Amino acid sequence: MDQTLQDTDTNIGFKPLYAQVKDQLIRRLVNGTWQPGMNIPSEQELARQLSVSQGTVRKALDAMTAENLLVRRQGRGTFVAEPEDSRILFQFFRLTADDGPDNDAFPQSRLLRWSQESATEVEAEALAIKSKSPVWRIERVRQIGGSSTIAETICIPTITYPGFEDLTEIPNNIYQLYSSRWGITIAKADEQLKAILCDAGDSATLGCDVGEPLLLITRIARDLESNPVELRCSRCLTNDMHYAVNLP
Amino acid sequence: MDQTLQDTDTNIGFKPLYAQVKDQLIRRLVNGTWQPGMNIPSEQELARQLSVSQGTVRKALDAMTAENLLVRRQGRGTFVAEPEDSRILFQFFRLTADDGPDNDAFPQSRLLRWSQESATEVEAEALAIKSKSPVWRIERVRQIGGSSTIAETICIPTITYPGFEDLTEIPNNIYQLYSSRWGITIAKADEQLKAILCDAGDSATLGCDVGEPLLLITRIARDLESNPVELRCSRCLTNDMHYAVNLP
DNA sequence: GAGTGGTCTAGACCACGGT
DNA sequence: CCGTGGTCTAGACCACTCC
Repeated sequence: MDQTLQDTDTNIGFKPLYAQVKDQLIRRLVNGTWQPGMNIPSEQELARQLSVSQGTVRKALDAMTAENLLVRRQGRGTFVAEPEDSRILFQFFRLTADDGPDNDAFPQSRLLRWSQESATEVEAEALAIKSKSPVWRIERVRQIGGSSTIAETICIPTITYPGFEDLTEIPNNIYQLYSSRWGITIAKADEQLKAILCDAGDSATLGCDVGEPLLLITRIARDLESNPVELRCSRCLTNDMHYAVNLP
Repeated sequence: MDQTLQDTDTNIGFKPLYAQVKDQLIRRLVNGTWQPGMNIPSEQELARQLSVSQGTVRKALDAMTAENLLVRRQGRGTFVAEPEDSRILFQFFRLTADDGPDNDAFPQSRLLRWSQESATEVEAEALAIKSKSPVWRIERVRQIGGSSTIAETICIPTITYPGFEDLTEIPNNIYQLYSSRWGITIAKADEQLKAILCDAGDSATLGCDVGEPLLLITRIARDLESNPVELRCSRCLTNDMHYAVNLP
């Protein structure tokens, strides 16, 4: 392991060894050396490979586990996290029924339309691409407990998802598709929430009145290197639902 | 340190040593042995006191630091976290301006009314008290960037805050008041968000039209032992603001 | 029984802050 | 200069899983 950065003098740019180890391991995820579901080498083996102590490897692995990149199972080993429904639901889906939180079912979705268009100013800025770049825009409506609750618009850069036009269907768990088809891992996301009024379009989609209040969720999803790879805009009926946040 | 729980056999109820250490240290916060702002003993000293290794104490301290209960400063020591404006703002206030996030200023508030009343069913359940128990209900309006943005109703059990009636004013940072006056530390909070329409009361308070969309935030704040000690209901104008969430 | 992660210990050196 | 937290190492024992 490169320890030159640890040298005394000029601590500008200093990075602890465990952080360097973590960067190395993330690189293996980024370049596909380690695929989702894989059993990665043991702590001892990684310590040998990188010429650091087991404790330092452990600190890096623990940090990555906390970020939902790895899953550790005592007696079995350490595995690359997969985008299964339950994890994605837990990590990224914060809408819950007011009464019994039936968080076990992934919300069904019905595709309304999808086409290639050119990015608006706002979309381009969010996705860090040039204005008017080609993007896929996908519109769908999601059901929770049998009723249409969310009108969703997903916007992704065409260049990031080559061959997207060949798809015949869009799965409920689109992050699993990103992973299996393009090797893109959604590692984190930033959301911004506002209250808005239902317009004519969403009224038709959701089967509610124009002027009803909707919870607007604007999400920028990022890959392992924090590049924005998806912009999602959800308009949610929150009569029997709420968005749950734990602080901290 | 009591290590009996670690014994082999019957691992029901097993707790790692560092977790037991953490519980011990939290007890010192709860019973006031350690006050906000205090410099707590060094890792070495705590290890001696509790008869565990420094590494085990460190793991407990790191966990408490991650929960914003402690602040560690290299070369100086470890301190009990204080409810200063900047920390409370960062930890519990997620509303931000759409453009420049001017997150340095604590939002000013204007007191509308406060009185002792009896808890509704909903309030009683949220605060884990009996229905119709006496509570203080405080209503105020908060300004951000000079304009009234949030109508806020705070509900706290009378019994938890003895002498509340003697107060002559309510500070902007009410969590600092809870801490200094009653030794109550707000350690975490759960929030539920919905979109609603502005009613006549909030219209007058916020100076907006009836029927405008508002972001409704219902917060249950908890003390060090996870007891609910405040119920807060905020109705926010989100025309130029948004509620920011990072996932994870 | 062999191998894994989970925990605990002991000791070392470093950078930082105050004396 | 000393004491602090921050990092790194080496080795030990445990519980769990699979063979």
